Amino acid sequence: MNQPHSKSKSDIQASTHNTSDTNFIRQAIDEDIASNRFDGRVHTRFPPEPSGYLHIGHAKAICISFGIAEDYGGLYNLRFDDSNPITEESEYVEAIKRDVKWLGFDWEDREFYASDYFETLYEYGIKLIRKEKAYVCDLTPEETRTYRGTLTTPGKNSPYRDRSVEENMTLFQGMRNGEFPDGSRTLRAKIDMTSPNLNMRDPVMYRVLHAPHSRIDENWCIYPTYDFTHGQSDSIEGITHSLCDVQFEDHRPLYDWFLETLEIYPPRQIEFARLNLTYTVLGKRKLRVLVQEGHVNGWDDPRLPTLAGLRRRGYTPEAIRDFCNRIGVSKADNLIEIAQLEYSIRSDLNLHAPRVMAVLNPVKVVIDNYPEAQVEMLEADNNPEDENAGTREIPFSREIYIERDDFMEDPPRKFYRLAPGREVRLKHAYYITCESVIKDENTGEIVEIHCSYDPETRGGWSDDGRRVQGTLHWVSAEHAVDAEVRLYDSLFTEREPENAADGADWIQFINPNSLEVLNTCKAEPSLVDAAAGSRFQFLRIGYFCVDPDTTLDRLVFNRTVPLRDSWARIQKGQK
RNA sequence: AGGGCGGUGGCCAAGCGGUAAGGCACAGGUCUUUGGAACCUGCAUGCGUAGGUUCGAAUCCUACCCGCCCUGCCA
Repeated sequence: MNQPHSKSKSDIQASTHNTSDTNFIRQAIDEDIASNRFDGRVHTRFPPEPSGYLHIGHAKAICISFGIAEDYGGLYNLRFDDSNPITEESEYVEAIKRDVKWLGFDWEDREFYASDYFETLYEYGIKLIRKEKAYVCDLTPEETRTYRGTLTTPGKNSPYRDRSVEENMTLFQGMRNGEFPDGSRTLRAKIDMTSPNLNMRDPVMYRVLHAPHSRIDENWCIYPTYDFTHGQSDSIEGITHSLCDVQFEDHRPLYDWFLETLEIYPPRQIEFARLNLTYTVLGKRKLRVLVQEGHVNGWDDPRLPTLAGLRRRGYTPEAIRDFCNRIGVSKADNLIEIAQLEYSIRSDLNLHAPRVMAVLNPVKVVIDNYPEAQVEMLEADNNPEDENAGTREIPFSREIYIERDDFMEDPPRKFYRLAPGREVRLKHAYYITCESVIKDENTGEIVEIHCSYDPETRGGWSDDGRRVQGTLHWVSAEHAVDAEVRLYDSLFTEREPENAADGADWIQFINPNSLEVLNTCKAEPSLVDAAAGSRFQFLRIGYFCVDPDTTLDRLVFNRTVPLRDSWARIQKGQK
């Protein structure tokens, strides 16, 4: 199964293809297959802690671990690292499962929990005590820290380090039986307090924690630490390649020590760099702050880089997978530009999103020479990129709305839209020419634009070779449906909010204009029953997705991403 | 400072001793009933720096510089 797969660059459908076939992880796996290290098996896992929602950084990790397993015809597990009952909740377990499924991965029956292994882990603890490789330590947390030493100075042995096997057995049993208060004792590995790798300075394996675990009936009052849980969980599941964040690189010697000392099956751990994205923050703790302090409206706020947020924003799982595959895998620190993500969603939606017309900031246009009561149904193609998308009919009448920005009384050079005396095309309809403008006497605001139309240009075309000044989208005033449109901008004003003010509060860089709500939008009537979650291209504007806040009498759209706008770029350049 | 890991164009990233892939971004252009899309062209005499080995070095060696991670009974 590990044949190279060709990747066509324009066909996003091919995005079920996973990461580039030459990355260093695949090379390592190829070597292991060649040397028959794991009998040719490839078995990976994704091990989230259920203490928050998954974000785009997790998507990268999932695409790497699960995607590679898929490509090699291997297996992959979903395992919840639930070794800390006080920060973990079942709500998160459900959310994580929903998001992984949505991304398009099926772990079948291989759904595991570190808590499944608590009994085994406890036995491992006892085994290490028997081998005189673990001891119960009575040092307080503060003392433990002091004894550990610093980056440059070695630690000191705990005074409890040389307890007898019997005493350790009794004490450890007592810990499990609930005889000691929280924080009073730990079980520690007996390794080397002088190791330059701090993880090897007698790390804590078990702490006393009188807290119920949501998945376990038995009342545990000791819980294994992540370091004592993770590697053995991979071992128990027969994982061949434990792919993880580079931050665990210096934990690898510890995991290997546990595996060797315990004499159990050793997976191979390979580390890669985590994802960083411009103009946002990733990382559970920071996202939790945003949610809990109310800077956004919940974990699925469309401004968040969470998978739930991206989904609500209108991102497709295909686009996210495509993004993850495009950015590659390496060990170098990286900061991916948000434009890269936007590219992936645009190219997916360009191919698949039906085109519709909606006017975000409407201004009325009256076509004076169009028969007053007449309504014509005009045919419009649903997607020029997809010949199977078909057509629909759109009502046209004497009064329509166009985008306020599509008219200028005194247009600058290169303004290729409506202006006094100019003729433009109404997409799918007619050519119209601006004859006059009516303004509000007090404010000077344009309230109505009067135009004439050319009946010979039905469908928006004439055979006389006439060139018009542009093409506008529009919506029939009488037939339009009202809509609310939520426009999103980046959540932060700084490219790197976390590094923008050395050590200072990143929260200050939240973009006060990250959400703009438009309440007077007018959409073509075909959108009345658009289902929540459905995605469209609003012609000439961008891609939009129906928000679940939509009700029978109020349509709500989220802007997923605007269309590339070369006019905006010209304007920006002229400033 | 001790340890670990990194440093290839604005952002990613191939490259594994034979003379710098690709993508995003950007800049031009073609086409166009979306200023969209598509298509074409351009974009590193240079691979953190300095030496060395070699016919030949981003790739090997030496030294140095810079960045990230590690002193939770979090994961």
